[in-house]
Formats: sequence, C-alpha cells, structure tokens
Amino acid sequence: MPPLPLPRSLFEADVRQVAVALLGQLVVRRETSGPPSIGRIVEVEAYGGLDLDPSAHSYRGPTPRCEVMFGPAGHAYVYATQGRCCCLNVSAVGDARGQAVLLRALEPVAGAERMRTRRLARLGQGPTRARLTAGYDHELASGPGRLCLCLDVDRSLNGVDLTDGDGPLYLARGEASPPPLWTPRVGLNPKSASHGWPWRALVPGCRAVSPPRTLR
DNA sequence: CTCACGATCAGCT
DNA sequence: GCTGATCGTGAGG
Repeated sequence: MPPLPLPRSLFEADVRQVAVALLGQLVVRRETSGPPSIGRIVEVEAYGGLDLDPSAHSYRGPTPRCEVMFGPAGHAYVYATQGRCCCLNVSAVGDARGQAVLLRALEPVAGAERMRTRRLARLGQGPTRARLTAGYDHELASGPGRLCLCLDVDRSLNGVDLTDGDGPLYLARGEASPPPLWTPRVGLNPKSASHGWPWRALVPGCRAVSPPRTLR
C-alpha cells in the first residue's frame, strides 16, 4: 500500500520549522505503470520569501515563474535552472509570504532501478555513468536537479498539491530523523546579504546528501 | 537588448 | 580540483 499523505498543517508553520519537519519524510512519485517511486528527504533549504530573503525567487514579489510560492502551503514549486534540470520546492506558510522549502537530496527507498534508468538516459560515457552503474545508489538523487531527474519531475508538475495522495506527486510520513545539522545554503551569490545564513538542514551523517560544490 | 544567474557533466590537469 | 558548455528566467538599461 502506498503511504498516506502528510497534512497541510505541517506546511503552514515558519519556513525553517517546515524545513526541519520535512527531513526524513517521503516523496512519493506515481508511475504510469507499476508501484510508485519513493525517496526519503535528507537535505533541504528554507527560502524566506518576500522582502526577507534576497536569495529567494519571491524576494521582489510574484512573477509568472514563482507565483506558486505565494499560494497556499503544501504545493509544488518547480522551476527550471537554466535549461539542464529542474528544482522541486514545497510552498510553506501560505499568507502570500512567498516562502518555500527547496528539496535538495533524497535517499532512494523504492524504485531505485527506475531512478537509475532516468539518470543514465541523460548521461554520456563519462565517470558519472560509471559510478551509477557500479551501484552507488546514494548518488542517484544527491542534488536538487538529480532528484528531479530521478522522479521525472518537470515544470508540468508546477503547482500540484503535495498533500493529495491521489495526485502524481505527494509527500508522506517517513521514519523519524535525528536532530538536523544546519549549515549555510549552497550556491548563493557571495554578494547577497543572505549569503551564509544557516538555512540548509541535513540528516547528519547521511551519504545521500549533495556533494560539496566548487565555488566559481 | 544584454547581462547575471545555478546545477550538472565531461574532460583535463 | 579546476574549466567550459549548456540554457530558462528576469532585472536593468
């Protein structure tokens, strides 16, 4: 039996509380055939929204891209990061504050074979292919774009209700997670006032978190 | 229009 | 460990 969805009330709290509450929970992706693919959330980032967080897409108010951030809590905000891949966020708080939690990494729980197939379909013959075929399942969804590739999440899912257990994508109760590790968010512009804010939360010691990034 | 931005991968050192 | 290529979105001129 597929797991039951999380209640919307979980997403209506302060965005950093929502971020922590999401660690250890499950992302459930319905498949056109066969059982759903499922990943456990192991890394998230909170985005503080309108007038609060210069790194949030919603900082200056709604645009066609980020308007879901200003809608009710518990919906998917999916945006394309410059062509290659998408990122999946969960709208939080509601009340037109423009807040959301970015899902940055999953640990595969069910359907890892399908996730691997989707990752490999986008790869050439380089080292990444070699690692994934060698069985490094914890690297399948270890990044916000990889996570979306694994679960076939693209902008057609922008706005879906993640509390709808009959929908194509939803969130469900996972096992309790240990107290989170807070760090600065990844990949922000160093000139930004919010650079360095410790709004990234990880499951301590989990191998499936995103790898360190070389700053350019 | 032009520019900056962000995640990923390949290829090189 | 570093560099270049890729490309959707939106801000500023």
